Amino acid sequence: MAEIKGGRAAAHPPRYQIDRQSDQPVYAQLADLLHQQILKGVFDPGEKLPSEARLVDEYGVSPMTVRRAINLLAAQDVITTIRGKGTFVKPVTIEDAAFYLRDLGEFFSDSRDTTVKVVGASFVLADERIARKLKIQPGTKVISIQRLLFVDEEPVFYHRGYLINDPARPVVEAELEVTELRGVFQGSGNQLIKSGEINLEATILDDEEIDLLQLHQQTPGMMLEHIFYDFNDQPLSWGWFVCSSDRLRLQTRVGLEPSNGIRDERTR
Amino acid sequence: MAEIKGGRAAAHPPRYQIDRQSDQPVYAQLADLLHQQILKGVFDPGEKLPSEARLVDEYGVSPMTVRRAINLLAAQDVITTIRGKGTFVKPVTIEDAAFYLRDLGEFFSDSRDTTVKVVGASFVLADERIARKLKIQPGTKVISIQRLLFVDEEPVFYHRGYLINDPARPVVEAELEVTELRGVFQGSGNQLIKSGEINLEATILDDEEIDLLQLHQQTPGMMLEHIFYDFNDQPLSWGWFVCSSDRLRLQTRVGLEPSNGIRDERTR
DNA sequence: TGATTTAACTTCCATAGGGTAGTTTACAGT
DNA sequence: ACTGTAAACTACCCTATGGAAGTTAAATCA
Repeated sequence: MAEIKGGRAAAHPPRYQIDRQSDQPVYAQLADLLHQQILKGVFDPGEKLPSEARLVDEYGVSPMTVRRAINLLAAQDVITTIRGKGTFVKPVTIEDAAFYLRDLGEFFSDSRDTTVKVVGASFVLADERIARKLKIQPGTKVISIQRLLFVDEEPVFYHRGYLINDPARPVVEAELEVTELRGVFQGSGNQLIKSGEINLEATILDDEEIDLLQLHQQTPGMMLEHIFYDFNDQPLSWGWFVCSSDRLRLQTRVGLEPSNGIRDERTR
Repeated sequence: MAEIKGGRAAAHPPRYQIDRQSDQPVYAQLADLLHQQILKGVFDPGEKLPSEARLVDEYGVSPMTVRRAINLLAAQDVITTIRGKGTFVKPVTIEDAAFYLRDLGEFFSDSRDTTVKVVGASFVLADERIARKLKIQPGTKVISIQRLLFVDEEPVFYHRGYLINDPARPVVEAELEVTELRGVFQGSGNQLIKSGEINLEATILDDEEIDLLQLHQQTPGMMLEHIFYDFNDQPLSWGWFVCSSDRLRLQTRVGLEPSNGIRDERTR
């Protein structure tokens, strides 16, 4: 519990306090305090929190600051607010779970040695499937690239991609020069991407993939498909990563962990 | 101040304007306008946005309002701010992708007919694996439940769960009474859950699972494992859903779609 | 008693103005 | 030509106040 420091006992029960000297902003502190109380069971799930007005004089901060703390917690799915009624602790549900691709941090950490090996690059004529994905005419010439991505000398991902062949934009060269994992995940190298669609599903690895990734038959595999669009909403590239399921285990939490320390909205 | 309305044409080029009469809050409108301009390429990825002060008199709103709009966009990973330097359009990267379990909306929609069938429920003695997951002594009596979840008469999920047997909390009965899919996903029925860990991976379905789910051999399968904790951080339950990969296709977008309409932070 | 209005409570929104602390640029002095 | 300093610009914070619009409960009227 919050330290009742100095020997001075508060008139009120051991109250959570804002530290005005802290370098942490007040709204974050307040959000943190509320969150702690929720985790401690002071406010049970489904229960109503003190009104904003109450919080204002309870913690001695301005309404806007309370507002912001509330917003923060709401954005983190810790509480829900209903206009005119109050704000309530949100019960934990598995539906709130979100898997962040970013959490595959081990592949992007600097401590790992990641390399990229191009195992194939050629022009091909788009078959029906490629044409549909890239929204072009079948038979159009596109670039096909296959790559193997290594982490610590071990083959982890097999990537297969098809790129629109636009002479005006020399994406090919740029793409072929990508030598680190991060770069491949970044999309087509640079910044002309407006949006992307990403798709994750389980798959049965074919013989070629098993061979390249040095796996055994019957290994469950994951496939991460992606299409990137330019600023005219035209597809730029289509491709997918394939790997053993061991290498792409998505894990997450709901209902937030014991001591997390709340950050700002933009600090993911 | 900003009331140039009526038929009066602005001196500036067809400027993006705040509609004071709109029921949408100003900060949301502003965020929306900025977002639109980013999507339109007015501000390219990596480029610097006008400073907050500029936005203030450009749109005729107060600093706090600009601030909030900026925060909103930052929370949505559309822009990044660097203190003292400026705010910049964030380039799209696949790392930002997040898969929301909630997006499996089809299973929770009311239009679907979802039913739950208990195919087994018994007391079992915890083996080493169960004991480790639930943090109990091996040999402790736990509740084992197996369920089949149907959507529109078709078996879609097979769920297997182990629950701590606490006579004080009659979770069993509650759990057995759960008859709709939503309930199963909600965790152990009610609200004493503090947090949960969730794990998603590909798996090879065993014969029993294939049989129950009426699938074929060699179907790629997905497994969604979950552990829920009470407010003492003690495990309450451990279990997992298994299904065909077709049924659990996680898809998402990065860099936001053409016309989205920005909402508040708490409107996921 | 029953319906309607009122008042009190709630979350929300926006403002104007006061500061703090980073970053960059220009300008003085050596 | 370099260095140090000041000024200007940046994101960022907090406050105090006024108001809008939902919800609920009490008070009023028929």
